[in-house]
Amino acid sequence: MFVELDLQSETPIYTQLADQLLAGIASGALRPGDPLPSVRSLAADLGINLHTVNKAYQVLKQEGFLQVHRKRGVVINPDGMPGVTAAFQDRLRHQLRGMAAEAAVRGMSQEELAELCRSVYDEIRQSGEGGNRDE
Amino acid sequence: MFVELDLQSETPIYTQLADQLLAGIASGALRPGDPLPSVRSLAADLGINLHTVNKAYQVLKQEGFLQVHRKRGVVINPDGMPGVTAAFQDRLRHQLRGMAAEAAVRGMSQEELAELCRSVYDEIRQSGEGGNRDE
DNA sequence: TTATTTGTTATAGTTATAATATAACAGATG
DNA sequence: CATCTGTTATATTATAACTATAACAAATAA
Repeated sequence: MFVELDLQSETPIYTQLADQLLAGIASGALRPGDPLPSVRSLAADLGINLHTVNKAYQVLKQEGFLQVHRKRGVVINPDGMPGVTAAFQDRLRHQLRGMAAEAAVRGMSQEELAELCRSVYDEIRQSGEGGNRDE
Repeated sequence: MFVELDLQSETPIYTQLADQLLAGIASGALRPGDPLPSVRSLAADLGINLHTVNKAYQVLKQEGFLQVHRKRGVVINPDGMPGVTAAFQDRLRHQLRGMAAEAAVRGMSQEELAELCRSVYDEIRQSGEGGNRDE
């Protein structure tokens, strides 16, 4: 597993986990249909409680990134990922607003911010370039 | 005051307040040297506790956006705003990483995200276009 | 059948943060 | 002197995050 948690961070563990699973999907390391570890095994692997893993799974399931079958366990949604919903766009704009405000105040130009955005986007896709299967 | 709080929001009140003051600076509604209301009067105005206002002021003071004089009270830092520090860039990259990951998974292209970034940046500067002085 | 693993639910306890309510202090203002 | 300023201290309530057990129903494998 490529998950690394910072137990000292202010951001909740379940959020870190959900974010990293999402990053795994974005990079191509995880693809639709891929199975995820059971809540118990992943919890043991990471040294955290099973409910914390379950909460991360629930968040991703709620948004449509995961499916939970009584048979197959937890898998990346085989029907594909959810699209750019209005709710997501609202969330995105709201978060960007705060960041853009501070960036502007600190003297970062519009294009510098946009370029940083592009750079980060690239890094994400780059991190899973080979399109590895298994593991 | 242009501050509007959502007491039902999950984001802390003091964070909302700090964010909106920052947005006020970004828009030009607040400029270096401008005075801010006292913690007590702003708290009464917003219907919240003085400690909540104080915490917002402390956060902004800590980052160098505000100065507190025993005489003049709280003012927007007259020596100008802090620049793009390494710490700020790290924070920015970290937050952008999460947003970019979900955006990518949902099928938003690199340029769509960058364009949204530019759009939000514009809205911020636009909201205080006239360069109003006083109130 | 039995045994195990799965996600899920329930309950309880701890810790930390957010927000409030008072109160008091020292420095500056009128 | 009285008032207003930021600041500090203490206490309380509410909520979120995390953990610890325990149990259940459905599926799998012996």
